[in-house]
Amino acid sequence: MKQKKAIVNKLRSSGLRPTKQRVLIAQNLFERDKTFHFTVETLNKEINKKGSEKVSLATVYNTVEAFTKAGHIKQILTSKSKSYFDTNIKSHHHFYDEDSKELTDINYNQVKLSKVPQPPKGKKIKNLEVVIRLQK
Amino acid sequence: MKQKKAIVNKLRSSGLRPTKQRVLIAQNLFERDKTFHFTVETLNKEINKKGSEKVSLATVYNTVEAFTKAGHIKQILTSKSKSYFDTNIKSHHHFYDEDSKELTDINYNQVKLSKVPQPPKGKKIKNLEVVIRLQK
DNA sequence: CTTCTAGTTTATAATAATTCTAAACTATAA
DNA sequence: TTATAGTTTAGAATTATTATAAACTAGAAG
Ligand SMILES: [Mn+2]
Ligand SMILES: [Mn+2]
Ligand SMILES: [Zn+2]
Ligand SMILES: [Zn+2]
Repeated sequence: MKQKKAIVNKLRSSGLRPTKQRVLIAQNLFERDKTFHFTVETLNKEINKKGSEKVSLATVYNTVEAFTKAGHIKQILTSKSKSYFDTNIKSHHHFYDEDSKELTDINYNQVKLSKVPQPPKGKKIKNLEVVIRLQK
Repeated sequence: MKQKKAIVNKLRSSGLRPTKQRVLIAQNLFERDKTFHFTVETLNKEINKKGSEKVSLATVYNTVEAFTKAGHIKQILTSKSKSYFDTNIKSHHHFYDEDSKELTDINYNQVKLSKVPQPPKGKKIKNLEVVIRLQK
């Protein structure tokens, strides 16, 4: 609501027209205090809550794809059956709670690696992510 | 072929009847030199290669599920669209080649962590896995 | 401001991976 | 040998996702 200008600029600067639907979704995603880990299904439910103007599921898919390509969100691998996305686009690690199936961010500097294998010849390390699985 | 007895015992000891199909699949999976990272699709192709007796796709799915439940293979997360499985059930790490989309094992002791965050209250660390993404 | 058009949204169809169903088959206990 | 619970199978159903194509709209150009 407040930073609508900023949202519109963010979209424009990545070549995305600030349509009603994209602005609505961007506000939901980026005007949060905490990192949001979500699937298209959960995002769609939030966006289409009672009272709000309806946005089609296809548009939610399209927008998530567009935001991912633009680097505003990133895809993460946690579930075998659904794609998950993350509003935290910095390199970081995760706790994955096996009971609740929920992800929590771990700051990059909260993990230190003192030994890492050499990448195979001709290949470079693009990034390194740690997933810590939790149980009760 | 050679260790058919061992395969049969492995199945029996986990409460699985050693049917023709399960033994065939188990031989393909467990009589290998190297770790095998696979999808149901690739496994099904191998199992149903020319000449061999046909096993239905449903059975390949059923068997992979049964072997996973029994702990003979484990599921891993690399692809957003397909389930991947691993014949290496020990805790270990992976290189993931973004170009070829191929996984390679990294021995557990090839990676050393000198700093790991505390798990949240009431939760224990079940395991910790590192994925190193590679690029050219 | 009006017009024009490429970009976007949308309902719906199509696809792909996986799971379900129920009938036929089989390993094995008795 | 028989009985039965477990297993296999073809095909249908389901679920997530992508494709299609017609209607709509942001915003550039006049
Ligand atoms: Mn979710
Ligand atoms: Mn594969
Ligand atoms: Zn995150
Ligand atoms: Zn592996």
